[in-house]
Amino acid sequence: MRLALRREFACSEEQLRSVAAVESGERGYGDIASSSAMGLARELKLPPRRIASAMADGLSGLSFVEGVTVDGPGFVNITLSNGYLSSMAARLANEGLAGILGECGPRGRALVEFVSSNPTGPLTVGHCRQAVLGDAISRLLSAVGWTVSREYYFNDAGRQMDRLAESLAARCDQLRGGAMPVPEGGYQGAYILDWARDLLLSEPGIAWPEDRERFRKAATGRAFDLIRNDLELLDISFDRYFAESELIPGAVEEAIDRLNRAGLTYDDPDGSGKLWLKLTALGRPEDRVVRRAGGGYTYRMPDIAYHLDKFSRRFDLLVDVFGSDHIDTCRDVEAAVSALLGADTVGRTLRTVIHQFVTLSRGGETVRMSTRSGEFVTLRDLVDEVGSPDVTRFLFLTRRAEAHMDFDLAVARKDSEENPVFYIQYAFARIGGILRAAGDRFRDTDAGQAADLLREPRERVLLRLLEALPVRVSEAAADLSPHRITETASELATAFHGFYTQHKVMDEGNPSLTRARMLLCLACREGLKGLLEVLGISAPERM
RNA sequence: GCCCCUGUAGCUCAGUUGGAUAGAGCGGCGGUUUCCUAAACCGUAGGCCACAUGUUCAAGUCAUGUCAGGGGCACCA
Repeated sequence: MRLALRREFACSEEQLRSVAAVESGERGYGDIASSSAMGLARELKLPPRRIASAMADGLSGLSFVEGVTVDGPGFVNITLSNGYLSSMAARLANEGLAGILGECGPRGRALVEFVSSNPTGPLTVGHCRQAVLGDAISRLLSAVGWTVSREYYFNDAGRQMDRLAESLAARCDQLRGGAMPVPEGGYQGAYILDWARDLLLSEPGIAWPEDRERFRKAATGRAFDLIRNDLELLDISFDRYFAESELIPGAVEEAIDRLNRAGLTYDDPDGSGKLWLKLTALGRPEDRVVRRAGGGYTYRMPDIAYHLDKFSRRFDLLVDVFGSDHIDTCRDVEAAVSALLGADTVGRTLRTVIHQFVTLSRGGETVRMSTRSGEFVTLRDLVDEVGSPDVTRFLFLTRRAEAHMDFDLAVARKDSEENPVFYIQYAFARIGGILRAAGDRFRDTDAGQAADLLREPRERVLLRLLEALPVRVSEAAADLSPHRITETASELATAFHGFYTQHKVMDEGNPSLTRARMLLCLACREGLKGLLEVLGISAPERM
């Protein structure tokens, strides 16, 4: 198509690059369509239909093309040949989705940072969305060839951890009959009482404030036990838990030096000893304090150092998954890091996914949540209430990250009984049923036969969708949008259910048709398996 | 007050980066089972794509403004 354009109209390379075709949907305009002729019409000062015809001519000889038409104001509609579609289905059946995607070759090393919640208590519903999202993004990236590391960054050096330790100490004291109060802004959750009880058993003499460090250690350890357990529930794990304290003071001071040398810091004019970061010089709305008068760092500073550290580890892609409450700080961090390493480098490698919050309600009434006050719904509660990790994952992965989520626990429970997850898994299980019935028979995956035999509309819909799967997955990965995978998986399940209901696969009297349809089933099985794998959802052989 | 995100069917959400007649699930109504799993399938009803203006061959999609909801605006994390 591009060759034809160049020959006929002497298009520039840039114009040629803009030529593209997309899936045309169910409107009867072929399988893929291009609207590029209309775009080029202006630049080339030629009627769009004339350009479109040239594009069509360039396509009509190709083996994967069954037919091309020029319709409407200048659309080029392409119908793919059955031979091509069948051969793609055969490849999918033989190599699996992972096999086909693997052929693009390795893409480099990627680091995905997510959850990064501080170890102060169990994970809540809000973290759950992020955990599932980050995990799915990681799976998606590895599916298309990235070598992915997952990292969990946590702040263990700040005041919050002091408060947590003090809260634990207070509970210990109270258990021994004392009257030490939980500190202002401390943690009220019941789980801390459990920690206190256990701590007193092993260290009965522990005392505040002498044993501050031991309280801290105990609290952090217990909190991470909770967090790891919760993540395990959803089958999520990390390659590294990165502690803020590893950066203090060395890496942080070094980062401050670098910012200093770049002229991006200044001492507080009132002589208090505070150090400010000149973010307004970087296009941000406000300067921020990065080192307090007492010498402690504010949240942004170690975070900048952490990002510098990540860059120094030479990843080709850095993905940050954050909640919308971090939007401002992460823009600040981005600006500071860009100033030090160059906007090009940072723009090329760092990508931030900001997801909106989950508002939780029960029967229409909003449930307010706060880890400090101890009022929250935990990830564990949510999974219990929804019924299964698979359904929980799916619910969070059907929406794009920027969409707000209204999550009614009552509705979620009800929905989970008749759920799109089951719908997809059921398609997979139905194929399992066919394979059990067929045994070892009818399993040769020869595309040549199938091309002539799979001509029913439902079969064609399936073939076309199967052919599109690798592209769909690549696009979802490029967009860091796992919700596209849930969409595609549902669509594939619909196509299969439609086919299954209308056509019988096993037909002892017609072995060649049976073989052709078996090929379709095997391809579909691989497709569903691959998509569910990206989502981290199980694919059951029977239900 | 300033910044970010969002507004699409009764509800929850997609919408292929500006394309042709705006889709799905749930809910409503009506149908389908001697047959590889009915957790399925088929049909039907339901829309001022929040509102206004603009950009152009073409706007749910881009720009500006208005309204509404969520989040942020710590020397907490």
